[in-house]
Amino acid sequence: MRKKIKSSDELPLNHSGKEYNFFENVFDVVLQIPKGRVTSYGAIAQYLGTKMSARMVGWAMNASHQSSKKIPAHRVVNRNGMLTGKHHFATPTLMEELLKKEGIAVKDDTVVDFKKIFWNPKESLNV
DNA sequence: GCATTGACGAAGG
DNA sequence: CCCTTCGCCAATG
Repeated sequence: MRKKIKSSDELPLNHSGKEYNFFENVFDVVLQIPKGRVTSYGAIAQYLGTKMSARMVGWAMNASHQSSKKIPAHRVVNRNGMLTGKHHFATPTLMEELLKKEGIAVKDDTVVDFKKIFWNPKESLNV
């Protein structure tokens, strides 16, 4: 079940007064990524129904740093399997190290066998 | 309140 | 096949 995040506490509230289902869902999905698997921003966006809003997923990851929850953002890469978000971690190498620690091979800032270990939220969550 | 910027992605040249 | 443009939506200046 998706625990509702207190917008005023975890995330800033939209000026339009709109609910942050998007961010909530993003966190929820990312938290469910199995260890040793990765997914992409676009896949998450697709699961949320707005495939064109992949950028917002990345933005949510950025917001995940401020969130109390520990979001395994290192398991989220771009569609290419590239660690584009590594620069947003504490250290540029942290993301890669975390992935390697989980058994994910990383070469040249890209997840090896990305397609194999790719985790599709749409399938796993049985939409 | 408008303009610019993103941890993206697909499409067009 | 590489580079550019556009779309998406929220945050920031």
